[in-house]
Amino acid sequence: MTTDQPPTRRERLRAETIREITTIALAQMAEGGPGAISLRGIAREMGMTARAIYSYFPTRDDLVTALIGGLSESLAGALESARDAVPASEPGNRLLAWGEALRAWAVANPAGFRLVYGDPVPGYQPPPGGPAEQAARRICAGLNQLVAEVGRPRAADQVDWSAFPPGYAAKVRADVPEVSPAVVSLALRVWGRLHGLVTLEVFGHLGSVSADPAALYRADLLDLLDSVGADVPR
Amino acid sequence: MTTDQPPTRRERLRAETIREITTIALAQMAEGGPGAISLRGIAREMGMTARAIYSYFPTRDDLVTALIGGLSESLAGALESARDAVPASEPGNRLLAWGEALRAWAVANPAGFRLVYGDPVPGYQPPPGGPAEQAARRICAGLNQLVAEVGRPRAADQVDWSAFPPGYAAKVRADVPEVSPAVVSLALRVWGRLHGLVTLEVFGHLGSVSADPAALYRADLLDLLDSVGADVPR
DNA sequence: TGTACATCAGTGAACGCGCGTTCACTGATGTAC
DNA sequence: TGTACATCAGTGAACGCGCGTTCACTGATGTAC
Repeated sequence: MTTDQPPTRRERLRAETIREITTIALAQMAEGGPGAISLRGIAREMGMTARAIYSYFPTRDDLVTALIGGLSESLAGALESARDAVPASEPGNRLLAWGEALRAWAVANPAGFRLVYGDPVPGYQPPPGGPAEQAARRICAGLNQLVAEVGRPRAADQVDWSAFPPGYAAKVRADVPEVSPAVVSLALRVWGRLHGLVTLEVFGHLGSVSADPAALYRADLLDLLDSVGADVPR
Repeated sequence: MTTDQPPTRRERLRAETIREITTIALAQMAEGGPGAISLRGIAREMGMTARAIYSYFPTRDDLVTALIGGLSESLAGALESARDAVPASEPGNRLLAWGEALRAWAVANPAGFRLVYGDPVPGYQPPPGGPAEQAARRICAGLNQLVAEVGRPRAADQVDWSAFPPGYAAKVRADVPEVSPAVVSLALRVWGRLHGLVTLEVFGHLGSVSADPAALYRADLLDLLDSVGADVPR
């Protein structure tokens, strides 16, 4: 247990090394897929022995866990602060900002996006209840809240709570009081819609068909807001 | 070069072996990610020597190429025949069928969907002009055609041809005569929308938040058709 | 119908490689008195 | 201020593994005359 003392030199160096390890791991996976994350490769790039990594992460899976956790928190934070930069009186613009922030983060961290939302790392099983799961919950709650404020659910969303796994329904109702099942359904559809073009872009399928993926995505966001009944004064 | 003769016994056996190899490769990647495709593993499962595979695929990359090509063609075929099962007089329903077919294929071939649209195989570079590229073009053309028939582009789609890379614009105009840039823009957005929930589902992110992803997806399709101005008599 | 030859699927051992992980250690950095 | 000790980052060699790929081969299946 560390105390509240300011960090010692050693602690700062240690934190710096951890940061370096995770940065290199992300770069590795950026250019070789999730399977390319390798302790030996990281050590090589840092000019260290492979053995040295084990003072920081007891095993490769722990490194991946830390990676995914940190990325998930980074994404959740980016979405929340983009939303909070828009006054609460403009829920349409808040959702718009949320959507734009998702793409911005994904384009800035394509490897991270793949790691969090794409192919799982081979042979890796995420620990339940970790920071990744908590961040996912924050993102879910944020989106449900936004949709609750902005959206009129459509006819297609007239479902009841049995449309969701009981555990999820319970969590949502705890995080977003008085939310209706129709809103939760719409929020899931919005979630999918936000991910569609972004995923295609991050996985490299948009480069050859659009000259301006950002504009294309924004067009879809505006269309989404329009179809969901939000007024977008911007 | 093979002639038009009926296949000999040897040829049939050979084709059968190739089929077995690709099937096992898909199963491998279903449970271990794209990096898990391994010649040795395939041989092991077939009760053969690893060396024997080399009579069928000169290298691992050739196997992957064949895999992706076959999958892409399978997907394109599935989409086209689902569309063609609906009379041309009901373009809305044709688009609906196309969308449903995409999800059905993805759910039936999750590993295939990941291989075609997800993380690239580490260290693999696809050959240009192969069957995968041709199938991708068929899918693009089919979607553009459907959207041209069904859709009124929205305000957000008012772009000109400079919104697309010249090569893509040329291909689309060759495949779908008289198509407008607004339709191409809308078609890309529709493409993204079709992929959003499907990708989330295939990568395992929908299982814990929806009890019925099929219904959720269908709701989004109906909403999409509605927002695009299609009448859906179904 | 029988024989000689070509084709071809598959064997089995070996190569060099990079991987995660473990072992017993060394030398520098900090701390207590 | 100096000394003795604890902490801790990192070394270097080794392990067993699975991988793609290459080598020289064997034995069965088909084909030509």
